Amino acid sequence: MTQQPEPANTPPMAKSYDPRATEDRVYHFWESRGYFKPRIDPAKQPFCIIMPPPNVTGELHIGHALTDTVEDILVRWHRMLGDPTLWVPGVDHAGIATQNVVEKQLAKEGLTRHDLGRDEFEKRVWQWVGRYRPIIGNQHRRLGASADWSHEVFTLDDGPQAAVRTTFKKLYDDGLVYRGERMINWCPRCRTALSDLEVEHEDELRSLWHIRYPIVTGHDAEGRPQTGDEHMTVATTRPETFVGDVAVAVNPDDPRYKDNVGRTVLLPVILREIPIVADEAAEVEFGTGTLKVTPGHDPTDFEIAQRAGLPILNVMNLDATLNKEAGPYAGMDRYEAREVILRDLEELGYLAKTEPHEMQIGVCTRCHTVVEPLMSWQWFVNQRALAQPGIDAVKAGRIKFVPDRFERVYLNWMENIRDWCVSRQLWWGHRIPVWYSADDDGDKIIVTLRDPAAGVTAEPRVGTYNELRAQGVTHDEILRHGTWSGVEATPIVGIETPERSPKGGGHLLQENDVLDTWFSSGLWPFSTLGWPARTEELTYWYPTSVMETGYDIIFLWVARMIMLGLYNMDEIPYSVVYLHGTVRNEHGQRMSKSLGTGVDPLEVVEKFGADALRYTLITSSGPGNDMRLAEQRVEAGRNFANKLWNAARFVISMIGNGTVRLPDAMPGPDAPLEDRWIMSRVEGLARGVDDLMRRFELGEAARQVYEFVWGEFADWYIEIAKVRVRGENQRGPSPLPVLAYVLDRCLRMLHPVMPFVTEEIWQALSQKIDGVGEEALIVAAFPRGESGYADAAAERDMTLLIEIVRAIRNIRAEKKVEPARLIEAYVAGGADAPMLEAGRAYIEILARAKPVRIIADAADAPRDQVATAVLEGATVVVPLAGLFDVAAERARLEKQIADAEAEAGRIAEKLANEGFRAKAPAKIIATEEERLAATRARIEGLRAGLADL
RNA sequence: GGGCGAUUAGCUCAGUUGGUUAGAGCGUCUCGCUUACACCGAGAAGGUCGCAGGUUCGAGCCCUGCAUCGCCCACCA
Repeated sequence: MTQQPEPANTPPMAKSYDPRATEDRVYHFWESRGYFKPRIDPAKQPFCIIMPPPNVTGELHIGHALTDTVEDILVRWHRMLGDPTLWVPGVDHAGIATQNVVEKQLAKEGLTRHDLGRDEFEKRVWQWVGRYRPIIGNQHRRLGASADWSHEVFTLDDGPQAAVRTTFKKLYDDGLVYRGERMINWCPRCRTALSDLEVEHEDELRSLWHIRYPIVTGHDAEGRPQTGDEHMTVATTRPETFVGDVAVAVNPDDPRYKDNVGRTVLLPVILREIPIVADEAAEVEFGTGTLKVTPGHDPTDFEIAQRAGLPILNVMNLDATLNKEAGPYAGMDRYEAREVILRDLEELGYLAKTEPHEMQIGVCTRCHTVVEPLMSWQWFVNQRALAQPGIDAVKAGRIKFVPDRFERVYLNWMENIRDWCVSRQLWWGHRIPVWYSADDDGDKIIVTLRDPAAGVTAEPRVGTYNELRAQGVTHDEILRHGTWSGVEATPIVGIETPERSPKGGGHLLQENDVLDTWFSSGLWPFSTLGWPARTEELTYWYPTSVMETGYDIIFLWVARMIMLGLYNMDEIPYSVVYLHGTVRNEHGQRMSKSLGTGVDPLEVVEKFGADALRYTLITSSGPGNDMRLAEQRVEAGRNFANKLWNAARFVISMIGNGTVRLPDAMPGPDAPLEDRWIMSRVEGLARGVDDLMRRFELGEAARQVYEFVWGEFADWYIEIAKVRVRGENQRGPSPLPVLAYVLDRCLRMLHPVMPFVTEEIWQALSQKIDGVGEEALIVAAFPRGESGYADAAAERDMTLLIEIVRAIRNIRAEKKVEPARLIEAYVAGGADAPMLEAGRAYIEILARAKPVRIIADAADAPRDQVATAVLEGATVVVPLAGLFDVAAERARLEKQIADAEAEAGRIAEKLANEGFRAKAPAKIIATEEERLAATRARIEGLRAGLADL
């Protein structure tokens, strides 16, 4: 690199803040100086966040912008607190999701992945990864994420690969991962098994069809079943599965059917005779009270079949067409078969009734195809054993959820957890580290071989490994064009790819399936830090500090990390789980690319700046709550950045070519009121912000700084400082040190939320300040409000001064005094008169009143043609000769009196309440008494004003 | 069928140990180009805090019930 990035936008600063001219430059400044890399100090408590790795499927959406914002705020805050801080960025290969996008891309070329073959297809996906990884990285940077990019990890990097294999082997050796034939969720479009969590439930209005199954009354000589008029009527939402029925079940307590248990019925059309069984699962109330039992395609039915010792019939192919078991319906798609079967049944008189029925159907999260429950050999992870430590850790408070209500959601799921189907029939992902020995188990390995020359539509050859070899197929051809399953074969599980089987055979076939993408995600808190190697890094950073992610993936991800973290590391992965909500668009719709309801975070950044977006995201809702992102709010964030910029521009231009020394102590009692006030306020703010940040109330913290910067510092302190700097009769100290000090504090407190504009300003400001030890705001100390600067009297006095100015302004506006015209005013301040006298010049300038006369007693003020405002602690009298309207003033005062009397009445009532006097804390009672006195004094003052009219 | 969240100004939302007259941004109205900022300044209007009970000296906040909306979990065909 030849040129050093220039951070400072030296004066004169531009008239308005321009994020586009700033952000990239400032980011380069940080990154090139290595501020994102932690400085490890064994003596210090580290802070570490592992970033939830976005999917490589595409570009970042607004949800990622929220993740980045929250995490970057925490990270920058801790870095400024001096904690060694590491934020690990990463990217997720996102198995099924990425495979789908690449397949879609292939489809545009008229290709399927089978046309390419596994190796070629994987190459295509890697090309995709190569394209999107850098884009994603740059998007994080645009948002200001101060992650350690030298540490970026991809889930398919060697480290995480080793972690996956090591974990799988450990689980296998411990008997916690097993292969079994179970009922799983099958997506016929993705052609893979799914976990329960990858199935969404959608409402659908379907029909409940009542089908008559004739009861078998006897058998003829050849053993053929005979039927009469008797029948059992079953109700179903999936008539196409009737071909897979193996029984009819009724509730054992259902008097209607009691006597039929033990008899048989004859399935129409396919004429299979099946028994009537009794099972609790059949609800008397539902439908006809008679349940058709289809154990191959329904989890409940499967259990009934298990209990009754019934066979399990699989009637469907993996593409959701009916198989040969379906007789005349074989080969039809499940929905086509439904139509045909219903028609047949109706024609044959077996369809008794059709009624509308609302139900929930399971669809694939990825493609929204209706999933098919079916029996299949898959790999499962036993969850109960893993879950218990995860439950204990949370119950013991070693892991805390923010907001804590999610703790119950987590526990409820963990306590009812079921085994996790982890194998996926995909090509993109971590291939399961299991091999089968063709030398040892050649008869047990069923191979499906595709002839690449014949095209994908051609029927594949199927046979055992040994059979195909006997037909002259080579091992290499099987490896390249075949898929296989070895449900009877002995698995060889390894971390390293084995060369030979334990018996010495060299013909090994690795399991075709890959692992659920969340398997590797579950290892993320330690696989990113080097595990399974026991690196120094791992020891230092693990357990990490905070896991920040969306509440929608508590089960998919958070729970798995906790379980696998405890399992592998024997320690929790993090002590805090901070969960954010879903970002919706301004109409409350979920953001979705396909629906076109999304908001591109980079477009927002382009238009308003990253700081504006970050401020908006963090203040638009509380922790754990969903938010609607409205452009108007981002605009407000942009305006705030500009406000800050201009306040800084003023301070810096006032300092001019010189420099200032910051005050190193609270101003003494002789210092100007406003100095004592603002110093006290900014320290109070820092204490509040520190407290809020510790409680993860990041949005509230940001909001408070906003209020302070705009409503106190800019509106009042700077305005007064102008008077001091420019006024002719200035005598006291220069306000510049205080201006610089307060601005500096604000920049520090705001930096985690709005890093760009604050750094840009701070670089310019710090040049104007003597003895700044810090080189960049990103590594400057965050205020904790520990200076002890506090001046309650100054805060009270200044509040009064502000109220007086407001009262005069109010009168001016109400009486429509021309803006340019100065008016005279009397301020009766009693004991505060000397203090007000000191502030007289400010009142004059800020209220455009001249002369302002500070008097002790309101009685000394003019009474003719005056507007009166009675405040707590002062009375303002404004002579309005020429503008005066007696009736209007009377109305004004009467309304104020009425309001004040109502209030006094309320307080008096409260104080008269014996219960209140007896039970309320003395402090509260005293406050109320003071209020009552003050309100009564106001009323008196107002009445006096009224009397004078 | 369980569970959770939301319901506060026209709109979008804050309001964390129950305690002054419930706040902000945007929008609205009236003024204003006052040399930091019109991405601004000054002033103002606007809320029975979803409904009904209860606890309490005191409830937007705690309890109970209900309503509407949203979400999560769940094998009733």
